[in-house]
Amino acid sequence: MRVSKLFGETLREAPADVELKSHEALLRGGYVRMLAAGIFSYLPLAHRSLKKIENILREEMNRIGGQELTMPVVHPADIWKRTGRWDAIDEVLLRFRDRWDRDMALALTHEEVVASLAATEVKSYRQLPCLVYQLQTKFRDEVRPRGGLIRTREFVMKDSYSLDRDEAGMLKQYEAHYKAYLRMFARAGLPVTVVKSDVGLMGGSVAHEYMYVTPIGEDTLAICDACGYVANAEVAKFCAEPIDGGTPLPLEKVSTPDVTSIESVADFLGVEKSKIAKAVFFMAGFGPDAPEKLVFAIVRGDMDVNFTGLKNLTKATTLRPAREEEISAVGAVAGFASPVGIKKGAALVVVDELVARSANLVCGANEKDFHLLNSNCGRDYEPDMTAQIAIVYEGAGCPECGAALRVANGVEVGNIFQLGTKYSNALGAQFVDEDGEMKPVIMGSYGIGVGRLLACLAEKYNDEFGLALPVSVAPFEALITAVSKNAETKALVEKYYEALNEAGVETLFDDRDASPGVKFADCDLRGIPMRIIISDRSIKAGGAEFKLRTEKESRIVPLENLADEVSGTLRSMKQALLDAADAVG
RNA sequence: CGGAGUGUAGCUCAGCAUGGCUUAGAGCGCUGCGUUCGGGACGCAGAGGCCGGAGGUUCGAAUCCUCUCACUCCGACCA
Repeated sequence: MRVSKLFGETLREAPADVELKSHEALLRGGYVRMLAAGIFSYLPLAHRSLKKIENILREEMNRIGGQELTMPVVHPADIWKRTGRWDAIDEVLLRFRDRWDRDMALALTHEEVVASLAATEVKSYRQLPCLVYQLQTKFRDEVRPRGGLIRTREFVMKDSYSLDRDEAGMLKQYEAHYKAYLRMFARAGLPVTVVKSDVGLMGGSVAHEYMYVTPIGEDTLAICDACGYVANAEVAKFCAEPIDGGTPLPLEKVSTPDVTSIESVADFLGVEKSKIAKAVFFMAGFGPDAPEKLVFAIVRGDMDVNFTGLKNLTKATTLRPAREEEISAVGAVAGFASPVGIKKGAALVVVDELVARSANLVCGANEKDFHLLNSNCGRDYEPDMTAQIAIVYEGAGCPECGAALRVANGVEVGNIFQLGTKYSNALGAQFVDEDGEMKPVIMGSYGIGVGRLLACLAEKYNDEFGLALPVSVAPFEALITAVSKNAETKALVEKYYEALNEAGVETLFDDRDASPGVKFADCDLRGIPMRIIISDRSIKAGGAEFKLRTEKESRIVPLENLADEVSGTLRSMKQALLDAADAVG
């Protein structure tokens, strides 16, 4: 490919509102352009990188027996209604009506379609196990797209679905994915951490997420460096000692004028934040026909509520922060609220187990400007549920070994779910087993965001000059150009451009009549792993100048060896990534 | 959805508080010619904008008012 013909310009300056290095690097390198919030065009360079990533995913999927297929992006509402997700998923499922006024949706995942396919295609246990996958566009109407390429609304996903006759078979395919994913990320050059995760809108039982650990990540992880325990904060357990408040003392009402925040209560009364029972309010929904219910969550004043954990615990289909009038409707007073004196059944009182085990905590009096001292769970109020609903925090005890947990951020680049029979039951995916009985297909679902993977790579592999992607995913492997006005030298570059192509090296030829500085800068911005310059100076020195994007120094390679040298170096760079893959899976 | 902010040339931005100094500007990029040629060169000439959109106020609006659209950021867990 000649640079003069390449569609997509490099940018001298990045647009002002770009925050992330990955976004800036991809924009400046001429990889992507934004069309609308969270909706991007992928220019030829990005397209090539994405195809390379896709091929890695394809090879690894095929390696574990996957068969590629393509499923539709536009779905009739019916299949989503049958699994209950039409109602369970609110805003992220983009809905519309077709010309016959029928409800339709844009695919945000494909469990429903796979299950309906399985319903017609899988009849006998002889057809199982089975593994299908696709590389295809998803649309998720995110409440708030942000972070450039990290969270987009439209994106390509590698999604695979395992079909099995029993649990053991599904576990085997789950394991296979677990390893295949490690291989994929290793081949792409992205370090990942596997964490236990919430099953979220997929349902099912067990799930893992593949996280690229980075401060810009939107997910929070709890990591134990001592024993290796890692979990998404949404599901992370931890141990902490209850506050020893001594023997229960009588309740005492104290005046706390205008003291509404935990901070100010602690200051005003001169107590630790940990000795205050903090009330947080949510409205929980339980399906389209049931009324929303106020959830009264109580955690220690120095801790926060685990939103996802609370949602799962209460089995709510939706959970949102409550408004002030919804709080006062049950007799609580925002700013001075507690479950003490709240009518039984008016709200769902969920108490964190640490609060339940701690004596004599400060809480609100449900009366403006008053708090209560010495509240005791069980004596002064009766919880509807008691569980760990506080979210993990830096330094909390590891649930496995007790050492202090570390909290870090991560970007979820892949996930694997053990689904079970939720979708097969809803859509009638049954088969006749060896014993002659009809049984539901056991499913698993596995996803990797292709664009997000590229974004994470761009986030990891960039420097002040632009991108520096690994060879396995870089759009081109080498760039060749002349630094000379000498026609003979220029002709030589043409010749060796051809030679590199013939040697199978994906070469970009900067044939522009631009100044060297411009060519160097563009080559760096585009993140081409190898740069080959032929100049009068290099010829005098004995050949072409050869430099890796990741290194400062260049060296001279004799022209007659150029193609061999380049493809040899390339081969060993690629092999290193394959070796890394073999090492992990 | 709540809050804050930004929309002027392909990109980065000035001009807007105090309407008329503008026939709407600068730098970069782009086109042509010439000079240059190892880390975003230089000179000359040129093209390029309904000042996001719609209404309004006014003799006069990029500038003031109203509405609208788009984008960015923060929040959507504070008793």
